[in-house]
Amino acid sequence: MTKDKHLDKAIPKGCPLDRVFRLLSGEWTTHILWVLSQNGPTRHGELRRLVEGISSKVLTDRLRMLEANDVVFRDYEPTVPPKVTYGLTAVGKELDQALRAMQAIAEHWT
Amino acid sequence: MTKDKHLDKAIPKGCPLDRVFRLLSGEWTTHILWVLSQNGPTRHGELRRLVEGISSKVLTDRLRMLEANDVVFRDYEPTVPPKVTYGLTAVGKELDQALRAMQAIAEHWT
DNA sequence: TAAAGTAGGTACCAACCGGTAACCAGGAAA
DNA sequence: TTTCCTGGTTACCGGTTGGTACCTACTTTA
Repeated sequence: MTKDKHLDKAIPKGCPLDRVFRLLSGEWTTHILWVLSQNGPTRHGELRRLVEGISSKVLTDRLRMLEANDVVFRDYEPTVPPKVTYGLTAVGKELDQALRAMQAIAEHWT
Repeated sequence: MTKDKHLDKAIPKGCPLDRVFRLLSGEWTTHILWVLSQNGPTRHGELRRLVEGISSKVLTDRLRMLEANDVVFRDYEPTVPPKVTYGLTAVGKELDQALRAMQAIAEHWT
């Protein structure tokens, strides 16, 4: 039963990995990050076009969540019409790297 | 619009990363993998005890999914009562490594 | 004899989640 | 004048998801 001690330390209630996973695991989320990393800072409308099939509502939800967790930044210019640009933060780029590693595994998998 | 060409190649409809994420993103899934990697091959009953709070039904669902995708193996011994042991496959261990990398990022995050 | 442990299966139910459609402001174009 | 564009918000609706409870069939333990 020494194992349990390890586990107690290793998986506290609010496991950080769990946080990240809950953040990323909503539909479209990784797709959005991918596009942002390929495309650089992108406006809402262009994102909606690049992430084919996503609805405005869900796109906004995802971006808000990612922004709240410091994965993307949001740049709002109060022009008319307003211009809002989203891009990866430093953390976002780190995460993107980790996701690419996972994708590499996924690809040589079958 | 040269960007779109890149994206077309980079994100095919069935993006492998998406597959992995849908597989892992159910509740409890990463927790199960974590316990399996800490504990080595483990029986159903012990898993249910180690993954505190999970129901038998969900545990079985997750293990079936992970088995179907070659992330865990299932060893069934038709004794009475039967003895069923689950453990990480080679792919499962690779995935576990990738998850640890993500956790490292999550930890120094804030 | 009754309870508990083995590894699940099944039915039901509430909560959540994503999609659709309508709507907002203000300005530009037809 | 009506439509479209910007970047959203809101109400509603249906499918999926996870949780609870109860069942199997056999053995061991109290």
